[in-house]
Formats: sequence, C-alpha cells, structure tokens
Amino acid sequence: MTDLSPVETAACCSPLQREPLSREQAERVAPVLKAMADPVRLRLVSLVASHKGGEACVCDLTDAFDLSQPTISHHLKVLHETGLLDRTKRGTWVYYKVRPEALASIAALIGGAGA
Amino acid sequence: MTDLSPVETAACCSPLQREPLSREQAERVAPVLKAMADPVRLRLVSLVASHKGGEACVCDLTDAFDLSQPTISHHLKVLHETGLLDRTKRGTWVYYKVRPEALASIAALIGGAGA
DNA sequence: AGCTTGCATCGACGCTTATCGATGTCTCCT
DNA sequence: AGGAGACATCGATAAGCGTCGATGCAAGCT
Repeated sequence: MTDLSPVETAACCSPLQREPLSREQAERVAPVLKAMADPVRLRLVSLVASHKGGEACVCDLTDAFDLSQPTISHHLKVLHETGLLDRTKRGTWVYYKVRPEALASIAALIGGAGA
Repeated sequence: MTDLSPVETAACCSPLQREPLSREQAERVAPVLKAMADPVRLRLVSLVASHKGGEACVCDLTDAFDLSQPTISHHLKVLHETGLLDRTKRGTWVYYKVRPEALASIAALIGGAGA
C-alpha cells in the first residue's frame, strides 16, 4: 500500500483502443483526465513545463493569469495531488515541476494505437 | 469557416511541454479533455474502439452499464459533438465509431516530448 | 393503420467545482 | 521582536454537470 497517486494507478492500463477499460480502471483514470480538463490547469502545466529549468514558482504563474492567488493555488493543488506536478519548497518560494512520465502514461493510454 | 469540431481546432497546438499554451488554445483544448474526463465516457470510447469492426450501436453499449439509456445517449452526444466519435444511422440502429486521428492528436498534445 | 423497438430530447434534481475574499502559516529581513 | 512577503487553507457562492423518468420521433413489422 504505498499510496499511489492517481496518475500512477492509471499507468497500468492498456491503451484505450486496445481492449475495453474495466469500470475500476476507468474510475481511476478519469480523475487524471479531469485534472487536465481545465483551461487554467492546462496552461499551468504548459507554463511550468516550458519554464526555465522545467520548474516555476507560484509567483511566476500567478502573474500569467487574471485570477486570484488562492485560485491558482487551488489548481496547483489539484495537479499536484493527481501526481502531474511535483512540489518543492525552497526558502519562501514553492516550485512546481511537471512529471514527464505522468504525461507520457496518459498519452500512451489515449493515443496508444493498435500497434 | 468549415465549422471545425473542438478536437479539430485542438489539433493545431504544439505539445504541452514544448511552449506555453495561449489562453485561446487552452480554452479550445480543455473541452476535448473534459469530454474524456468521465469514467463512463472513457469506457464508451474504449468499448466502441475495441468492438468488432471498430463500431458499436447504442444498444450494445447500454447493456454494458448500470445506467439509463438517456444517460448513455447523453454521453455519446458529448463524445460526438467533441469530434471523438462518428455517428452513422443504419435502419433503426445508430452506430458510433472512434476517430483515431482525434485520439492521436490529443495524445500528441499531452505526451509530445521535447523530441 | 397501429404497434413495437431503438434512440434522442426535455425538464428537474443533486452533487461537484471554479472562483472569490478573508485568514492562517511560515520564512526572511530589519 | 516585529513587519513583510509567499503561499496555503477556509467558507461561501454561483455555475456546471451527471443522472433520472417522461416524452418525442422515426423506422420496421403485423
């Protein structure tokens, strides 16, 4: 019981087009997709990923939106709890970093062709 | 203005980790992810994809769930309007078929590595 | 014509969620 | 110690969404 994050439990499914997803599998995968199914969170992931060093602090991200700081913090929390973003605190700042394997496993699930 | 479906307008973005998504791009892509961010719809796509001939009629799908027929119909409508599923009526039955390019473009957007 | 079957649409209900302002916590600086 | 800045948490509100039963519509059968 190492308490896997949603994205980790989602990694162990064969591609969508390969064989039918079980109910349990679908219920584990859906939250991960749901975490990305928001314009703000999509941009957050994208901003963090393409930021210098592959990580960004909250202050960098907050400036990119016309949203309040608590709202951004909330979205980052969702992405972190899902296992899509890593969190590191250094001094006063908190840095977020994408987990490439997470995105890769989702992509494999969705786009995994018959091959 | 050939009235593109969401998934088609979403196809023309570079991968998430490549460069930051614009607000407009994010708002076009999010609905597509949202369409897949549901356990039932995930299973529907998976069931249709792996069904004989790559297509399935609604009756086949309804039997796979403990949900009412209107509910399944609603989910299929969402998937169809997003451009993920094609719809064909033959006689009394309606057949749904996945659009592999749609899934592929989403996968490319999410998992498109730096390479 | 009338009935039956397959699927879509409608209206309603309850739950989830995105957003905000206010507040709390922690760290750094003076 | 005290103040300031960075980020998280809380409580509230409004909008969105999944689900249902009831109904509508079209195609095939008797």
